[in-house]
Amino acid sequence: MNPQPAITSTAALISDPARAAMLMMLVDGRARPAGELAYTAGVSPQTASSHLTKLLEGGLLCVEKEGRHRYYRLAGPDVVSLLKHLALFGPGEPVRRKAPNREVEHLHFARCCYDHLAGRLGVEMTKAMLGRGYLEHGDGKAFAVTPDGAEWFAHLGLDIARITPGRHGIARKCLDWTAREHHLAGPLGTQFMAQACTLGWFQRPPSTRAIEVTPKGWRALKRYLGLDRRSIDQRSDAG
Amino acid sequence: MNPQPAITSTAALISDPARAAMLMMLVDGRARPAGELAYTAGVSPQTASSHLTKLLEGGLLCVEKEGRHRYYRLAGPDVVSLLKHLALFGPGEPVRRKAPNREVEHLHFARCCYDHLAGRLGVEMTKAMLGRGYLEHGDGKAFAVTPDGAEWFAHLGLDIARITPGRHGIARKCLDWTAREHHLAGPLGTQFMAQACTLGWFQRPPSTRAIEVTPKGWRALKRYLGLDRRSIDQRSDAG
DNA sequence: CAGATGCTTCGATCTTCATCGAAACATGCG
DNA sequence: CGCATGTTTCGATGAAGATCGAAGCATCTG
Repeated sequence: MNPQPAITSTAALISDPARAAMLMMLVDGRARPAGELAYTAGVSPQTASSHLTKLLEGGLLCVEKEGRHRYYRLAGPDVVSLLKHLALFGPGEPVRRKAPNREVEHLHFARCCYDHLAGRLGVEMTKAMLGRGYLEHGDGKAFAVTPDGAEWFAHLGLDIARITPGRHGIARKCLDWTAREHHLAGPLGTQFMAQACTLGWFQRPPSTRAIEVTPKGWRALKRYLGLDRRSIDQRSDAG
Repeated sequence: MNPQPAITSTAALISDPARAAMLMMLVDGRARPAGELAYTAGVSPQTASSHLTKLLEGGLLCVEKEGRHRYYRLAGPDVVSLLKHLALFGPGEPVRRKAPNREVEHLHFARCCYDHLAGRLGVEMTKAMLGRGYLEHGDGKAFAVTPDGAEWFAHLGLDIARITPGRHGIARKCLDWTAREHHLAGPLGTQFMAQACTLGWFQRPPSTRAIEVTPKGWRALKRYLGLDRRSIDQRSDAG
């Protein structure tokens, strides 16, 4: 009996949630490095490497090396077309493995990046501060703290006049590559993080970089920045 | 994190070789019963039933009951389109499980059906006999043996005048549902089968209904009916 | 040059799923 | 009504593949 044409092998490649996530990340036509694909797919670099090899061998991806980086992209417009065809096909939820590596969701949401707050929460906090006029865009890689901002931080126990500036001032912009937007870093970001822990808003479990927001923390975020869990989740889903 | 849209679940449904085979059988738009789909996919009825349930739940198939028969068809033109899209996508061979139940291939090719020869070989033999004028279509469910045919069978050691007719004469038509065509059955079919074994053309392994054609058998089929393995395989692939 | 970073390979472990024998259910026929 | 046929359900088994810790390789930076 003749074996099926490649429909089973192509379909099998796409059927894994991690591989599908990586493919869909690439639908916009841009190349992305392996580490980023691993991170977004929620798997370890080793797992991602194994999956990327399969996608390469199956003709769905191609790769370009640049130093130690490996940039992957979809192999051609026929792959884009196929993925869109599958995406447009009827409703449904994944029937295969459960979402891998649950800690990654925490890391996406809120994590510690060099002692400041990163992840979606970090980004949304930063946007709220900008929206309320506590921060504004400075030159280059810095935010500027406004007078209102200085007062707001003081209210939380942070005297910005006493913070030693770093190379980019006290409020450095750090590009969060999960949300692909900037969050507050630098000395102010670090001290804000520490103060939030002292105030009991955040907790840092010893074994991970994920940050836990306590109930008290949620109340504070609501009060001081108008942020709550649901609105942050909705913004990320719409994104 | 949002799970992928249905691309993983849809792709997973199509990625299994047995399910893919059943889907591709239905691409022509016709409905087919579960048993036939099982047979063509080379799996047992139980396995087929499990797969068909998944395809139903996944929205790729729909079903109509007619007595004890369950007729399945593709759920809509979007499924046809998707399958064709996948089929047209690049080359490749299945990467998942090895082809199941290798014996089924043998059964498709040549098997014993109530002590006569069925399967593709049975059908091709019957067609060759019709083509050469040894058999012709009789009334109802019977073939008629022509004078030339009588002589031919006699040459092989079968005296048709001494064969006790059954309800449909000595040469009953039996619908072969793998090839969907008739093959020679009835007392003549049975005695031909037995004689072919006696002559060393066919062998019947004890544990299976599959028939082995010996090298001597292939030479005889070539000589007496103009049949060889390659031409039979080509006819079935074109089908 | 040493240490850091990005990525790959190896090997062990665990989860998932396809498989079929046995049994049961529904329908049809003589 | 008994038997045959088509199909489904149940449960056990085995194979395949995804996973990651550990280690290694290649490249970059201070």
